Amino acid sequence: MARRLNRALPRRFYDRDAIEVAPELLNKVLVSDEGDERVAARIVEVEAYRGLDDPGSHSYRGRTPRNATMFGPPGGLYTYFTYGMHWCANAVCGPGEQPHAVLLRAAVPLDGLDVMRVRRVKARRDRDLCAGPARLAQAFGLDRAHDGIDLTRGPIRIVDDGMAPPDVPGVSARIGLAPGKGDEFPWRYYVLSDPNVSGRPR
DNA sequence: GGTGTGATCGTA
DNA sequence: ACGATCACACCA
Repeated sequence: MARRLNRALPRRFYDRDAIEVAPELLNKVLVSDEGDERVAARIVEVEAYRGLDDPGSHSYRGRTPRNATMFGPPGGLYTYFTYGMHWCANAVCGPGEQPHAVLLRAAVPLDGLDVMRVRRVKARRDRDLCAGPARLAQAFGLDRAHDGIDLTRGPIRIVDDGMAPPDVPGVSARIGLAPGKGDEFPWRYYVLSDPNVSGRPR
């Protein structure tokens, strides 16, 4: 299906508090032109992670080798390895030097589903291809090699194809945080009633 | 539909 | 020692 997926969101889009950016990323499209075939999916679930004031954020305790990308320019892609087996992907935000980021948690597959299925052999249904942060990263082939790349330019980008974010997104606590580690903040945003949205809030 | 649990290893 | 998770088993 023909789509206008070439114009990446500009750096100024990302150069704001992650809490502002996160809900606006809903219904935007993540695109990869790395391989022979385009892979694209519509973002339907995200979480905002802030800086020194957010105990749930990787940047809470300051800069380390792992989280260095969060301290870099807005519009960067921050990938990290977790649970000894999974990669997850974030869009680095601001404002300015603030080490904020938005975790990309789930998306609706649009293009390149055959490529996604090869990377995610365990996905039984198409709705399982990108339903979860590690699943989404795997479907797009994102890993260590992509940490720090620029989403505002290059083969991997986020674009606005004309679909507005929802007027009223679903909002909940972020998933997977231990009690007292930022789980009290309602910084998960999702498209209501979308079957590709991942697990329930805890 | 739901809940419970093992896998697996870099990071601090 | 633990995680910004997943897949599968099992029960319903």
